[in-house]
Amino acid sequence: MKKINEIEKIRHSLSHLLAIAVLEIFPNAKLGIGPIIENGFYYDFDLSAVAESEGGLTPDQLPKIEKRMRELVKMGLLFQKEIIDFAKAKKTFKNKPYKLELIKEINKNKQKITVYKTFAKYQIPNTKYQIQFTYLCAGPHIKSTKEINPAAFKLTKVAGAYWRGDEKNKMLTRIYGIAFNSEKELKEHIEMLEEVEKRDHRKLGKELDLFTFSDEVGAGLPLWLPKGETIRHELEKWARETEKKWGYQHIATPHITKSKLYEISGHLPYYKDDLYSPINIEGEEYYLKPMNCPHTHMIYNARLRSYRELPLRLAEYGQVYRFEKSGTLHGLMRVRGFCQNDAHIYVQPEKAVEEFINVIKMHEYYYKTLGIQNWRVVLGTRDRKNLRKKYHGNDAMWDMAEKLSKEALEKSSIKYEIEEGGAAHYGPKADIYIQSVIGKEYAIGTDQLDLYMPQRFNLSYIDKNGKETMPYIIHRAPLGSHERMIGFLIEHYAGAFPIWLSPIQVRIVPISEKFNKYGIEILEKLKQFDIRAELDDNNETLGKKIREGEKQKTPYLLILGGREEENKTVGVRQRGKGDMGEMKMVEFLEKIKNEINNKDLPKENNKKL
RNA sequence: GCCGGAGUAGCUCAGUCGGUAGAGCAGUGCUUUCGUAAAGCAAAGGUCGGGAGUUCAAUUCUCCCCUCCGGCUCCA
Repeated sequence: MKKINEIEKIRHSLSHLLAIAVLEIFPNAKLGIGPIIENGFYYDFDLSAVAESEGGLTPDQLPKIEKRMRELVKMGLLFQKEIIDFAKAKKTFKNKPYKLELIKEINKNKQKITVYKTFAKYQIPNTKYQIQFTYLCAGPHIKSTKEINPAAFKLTKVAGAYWRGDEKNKMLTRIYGIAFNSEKELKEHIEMLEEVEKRDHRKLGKELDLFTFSDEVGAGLPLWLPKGETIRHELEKWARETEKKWGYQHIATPHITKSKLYEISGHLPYYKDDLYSPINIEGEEYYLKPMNCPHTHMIYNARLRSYRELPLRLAEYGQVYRFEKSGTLHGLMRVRGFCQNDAHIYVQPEKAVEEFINVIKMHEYYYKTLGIQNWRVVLGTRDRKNLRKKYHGNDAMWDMAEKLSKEALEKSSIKYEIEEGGAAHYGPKADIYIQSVIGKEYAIGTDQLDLYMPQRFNLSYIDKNGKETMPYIIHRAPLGSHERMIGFLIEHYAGAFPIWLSPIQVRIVPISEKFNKYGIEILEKLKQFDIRAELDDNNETLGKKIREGEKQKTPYLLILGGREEENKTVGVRQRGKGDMGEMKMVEFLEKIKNEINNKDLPKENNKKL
């Protein structure tokens, strides 16, 4: 069992004070649970018995509750542990339905029932009351609320949460709080959250004109603006080049398919809820594709395959559509229409491990180039204790798939964790999580070794001995989707992209309109060298133009005035670094071309906060 | 999908306890012609997210819908 440290005890105890404060306002509220979480705590309340006239719980009541909690802290409430038997517990919590449910479960599991009494040692001044509450709680707690720094915690939000995390259960009202040892730490944490907010890809996407959404087009369907499309294009170009070098071939498949394809794959009817409703044409149902695999399998099956072609690596930047629940949509990170960096590798069983290792190596290369230092792999396996109908295929197939996946991960000497029950319905999957410099983590792609779909699609190849054999399939998407990857990179770089990905690489800034002509000359030169440049010929002061250029996070501003025109030079100003002085145009071109070709990472914004 | 909050000019936001709205920035025009993060002036810009209802009158009140935000659940 994980050791509970002091601050966690404090956080946990604060959750109890939160419960006391809420019960004072709403005596009819029923308590759910109140555990600690990263940086803080929460408590769940069922407010359904609270009279309408009391108005329910709204976020604007948080300061009031927080104030009461501080008063409770200062009273020096004590926590006292007690172990009680089932009968007594049932009696104590007879009007507390959620606690009663937990007690029955604890009893069933033959565990000890512990309660904590929170009480004031003395009469509360100016009242005739003495506070005393008894909670069902595993603990541990601090001894007295005197240990809590009243200035180092804060209630942060009100949210709905299902009882025991199951959407079939009733929804309770959850209050979240954060708590630290000192006011300074609390302040730092809040500042960190503000920095996270500044880097939010939705905010930067608007400021930098990268993408937008439209009510008329629909939720979760991003529209890429010219600058965002440039990033997309550059990323894709690089991925395609890389794939070519690594022996991949590219294919293209339609966005729709007859339902027959998903009957074969087994996705219908199990995943129908996640598909856009079918289009009915001439009595035939067509679906928008939610994944590219079945289409690719059709390409594999287009003719007889020989072992000489294998591993056959078919890659596609494939657009897919999934009808994600409305409440789950989030900027570019969770959308309904997106373009996957997909590929399916058809491989001889004996070469599957080697091929899987190559795929992992490709991940390493990609993340290194993008400056993503922290990433991890989680291998989702079948939950052996809970083999419901969720999984296709037989035990032998699963054992083999899991064994080979583990073998490949171990041979790549990559750190990975195993998550039992995390498998796809047709096989184990290695999910890749990447972490940005500010610590936000996203699932970016999955690599899967699939022994099941070859059966369903009746895939085969003729082996060395002229015998028909079934290949294995590796599904892989190291860059995930354009949408999620670019959303991630916006936050990772805080909008200051490496120059090779920057929508505008150079902005030409004449110091007055007199030098616009020289600006055009420089612009033409840059365009000849395939550099994405623009001319700021606005009638504005130099200071204003520089401000604009910096705000747009353009890697280089070229300042042009009389000096430069006369010397045939450019005044170089580098993003985040300021004035670098005059340079000959050839010198600048060489410098920038190098940085682009080397895919240099930005140095100025790549710091952890 | 569920719980809660929100939607006013391109952006950020103010305002109307029911009498059809305002600022800053951006954009446009003019003046200025500038040396490394915000020059000045002027005009313009809105079915107050959409629909229905109540009312003499709705951006404001009620209901439904859409979208966004924070969570929960989900994520082949």
